[in-house]
Amino acid sequence: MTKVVKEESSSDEDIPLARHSSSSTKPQTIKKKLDTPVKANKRNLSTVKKQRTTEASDDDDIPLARRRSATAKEQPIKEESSDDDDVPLAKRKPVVTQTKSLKRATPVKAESAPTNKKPKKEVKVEEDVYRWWEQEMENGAGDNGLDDNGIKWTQLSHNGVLFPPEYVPHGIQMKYDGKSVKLTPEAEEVASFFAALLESDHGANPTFQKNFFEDFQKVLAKSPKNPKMTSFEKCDFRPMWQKFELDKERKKQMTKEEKLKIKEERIAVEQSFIYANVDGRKEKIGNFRIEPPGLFRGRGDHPKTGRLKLRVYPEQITLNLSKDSKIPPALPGHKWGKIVHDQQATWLATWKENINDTSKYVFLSANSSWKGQSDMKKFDKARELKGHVDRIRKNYTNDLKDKLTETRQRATAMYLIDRLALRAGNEKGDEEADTVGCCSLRYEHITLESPNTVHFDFLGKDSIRYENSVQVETQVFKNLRLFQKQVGPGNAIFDRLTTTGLNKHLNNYMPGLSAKVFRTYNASFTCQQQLDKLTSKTDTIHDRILSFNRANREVAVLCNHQRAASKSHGQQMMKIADKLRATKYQRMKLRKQLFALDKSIKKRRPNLAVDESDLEDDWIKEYDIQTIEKEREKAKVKFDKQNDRLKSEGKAPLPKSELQDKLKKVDELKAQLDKERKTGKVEVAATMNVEKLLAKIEKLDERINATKIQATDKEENKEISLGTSKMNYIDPRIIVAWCRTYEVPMEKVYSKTLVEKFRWAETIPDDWKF
DNA sequence: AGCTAAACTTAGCAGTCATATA
DNA sequence: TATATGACTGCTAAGTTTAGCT
Repeated sequence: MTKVVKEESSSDEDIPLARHSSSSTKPQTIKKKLDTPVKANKRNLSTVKKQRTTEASDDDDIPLARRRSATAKEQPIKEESSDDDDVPLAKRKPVVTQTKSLKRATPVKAESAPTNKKPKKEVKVEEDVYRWWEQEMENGAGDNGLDDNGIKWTQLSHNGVLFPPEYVPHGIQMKYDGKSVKLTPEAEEVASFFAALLESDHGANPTFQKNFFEDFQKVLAKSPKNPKMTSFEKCDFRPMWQKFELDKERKKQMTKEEKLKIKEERIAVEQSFIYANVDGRKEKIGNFRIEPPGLFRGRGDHPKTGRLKLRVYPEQITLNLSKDSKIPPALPGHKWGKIVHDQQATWLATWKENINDTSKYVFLSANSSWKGQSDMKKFDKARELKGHVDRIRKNYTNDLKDKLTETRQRATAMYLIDRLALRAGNEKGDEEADTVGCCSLRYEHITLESPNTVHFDFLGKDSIRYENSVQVETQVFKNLRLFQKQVGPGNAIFDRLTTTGLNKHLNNYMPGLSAKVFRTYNASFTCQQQLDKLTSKTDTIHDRILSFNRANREVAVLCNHQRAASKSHGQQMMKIADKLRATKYQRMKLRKQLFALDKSIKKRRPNLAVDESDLEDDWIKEYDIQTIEKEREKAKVKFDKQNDRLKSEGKAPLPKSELQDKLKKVDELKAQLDKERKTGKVEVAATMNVEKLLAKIEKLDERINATKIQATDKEENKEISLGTSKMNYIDPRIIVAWCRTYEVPMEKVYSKTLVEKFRWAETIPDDWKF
């Protein structure tokens, strides 16, 4: 272990993070990411990741102490302001405030009908929003019958669920053993499911193929009209696949009107399913569409991937409604399985899927009051942990040395969950993909390197690979070594620990505390701390947003939220670099003109005397050549175009000499560029003066800066997914407060749906801190 | 105490939409 | 004007937690 000094280390150590090495530091430069994850591809591919190198050592020696001081520091600050945020929802008096915010984005343009330009934004009447967070809490204690007993509603009505249309056979035949075969509609549908995935990863996955084919054979056997198929290899789904490709193509070719019509029809069908009525309020439903039949697309190495997911009928569905509401119609000729009136539940409909026999639910959407309230509760709970975390850390640090193995395992796991933001890690069955979290880590998932480095390498949720090397406390290292030895290869490291047991223990510290709260807490804490550290009021708006993305990224790295880098990433980076050089080149020319006009300015404005970086002669030459080529091309194209037009108007074409003249001009330009390169001087246009040049240079500086930022951001982001942490882990109040402090519009950091989802967070005072 | 299942949150992928670019 | 890309959304799989049962 190397001890490496890091500038500003002390301010850094508060970070509870596993991997804060990746980004940060220099703004506006493309950082060489030597210490950044390098991944060939998303999952299961070998990756080289070196993390948490250096500065860790320092902080590992006394991590808790440091963190404690961090929390202690911040705590008092907010206690006051948060006052009302801490009041449990249960204590709030429900008041329906229907605020109608009429959003007129753009005035509708005069109805000049078939202009191809579509209206910029339709006038959107925002629905009545139940602003549950605007209630006053004059009720002292939990005297509000409705809340604390788990009752979620008194009145609930909705129109049920929307079923996918029945299958319409297309008649395109697949081949078996080289011959076209006729299938019953049911079999054709299943064959089509596979055909559609022919060129995807699923289609090439042997497990997927095997599971599909087994289920397909069963469907075939249901009717004697179907041929018998015994070998998947003899199946040729290509004709169907081709048909679907053609369909896609046709769909693309549809005119705007046709597309619009389809969209309108869809909306008309959805209409009655969009909202539920909850205690007199209109609330949006999230997923009222019943999942269509298809092939189960399990992630990673799922043993059941490819199995046939059956069509769902009303008979399998249970609806949750209040007794007084009318029961919506089921499909014609069908009946609902069951109607219940479960006031403790927030689901509107439920059914069992046939693959894993698990329940599916229809819930309200993310911006509904139920989801919003539970989201707020979640973040308040995470915030509450701040007040307990010191004690918890102290205790588990002590427990690391407990003589009871069970206790030591629990303490060690808590350390990992706290330090690395690992998931709890429930046990999984044979019928599921082999993935793990903290409690289910097995022998082979960690490698120990003396004196205290732990290398993690395992597949977590969604079979996303977690690869990380961390320096841990000596006692943690010792424990892990011992546990590993005790359990042996293939076995769970924490063999005496279950998630239930862990959570029970956690609950003793604080009601409602469970393993996942640590993830939320650490994510939000990190975000707050990084934002404070990275943003400055002197930054431009671009810089501020970059800082925001950095903070966001830090959290995403901590939580291991990944995405596949786009295939063209490298190319795109090169393109940006080129654009940057072109701008710099322009700037250089302006500077030269400036000096020609005013020699003294070099002295007065020494920063203007500095040459542009990485502008090499070879590059300039090449760039000039390309410029000339483009100009020639442009001249020709323009000439041809003009002639075409003249011809169609029955007029005489332009004389060839016209083109010659133009090309001559380009030649002159070439000569000028050549000369400029040779002499290093740039001719000054007659209309130019010092002021104009300075203004132009300033413009270019801005552009250069913006491009640099763009490049940095892109590079740092290429395989990290920011969305998941933004949506689920970062307390939106942190972001709201930051946006206000730094005068950044919320829309710059939240998409429209997220703005709506987190509306409740907008009521905080400006100085709110997590 | 351990197991199962219900209920709800979290997650990446895959389409769709919007916008920049050629 | 068409195409390519990236952003955003919808979808649904895959987690966590807790309650209830044996």
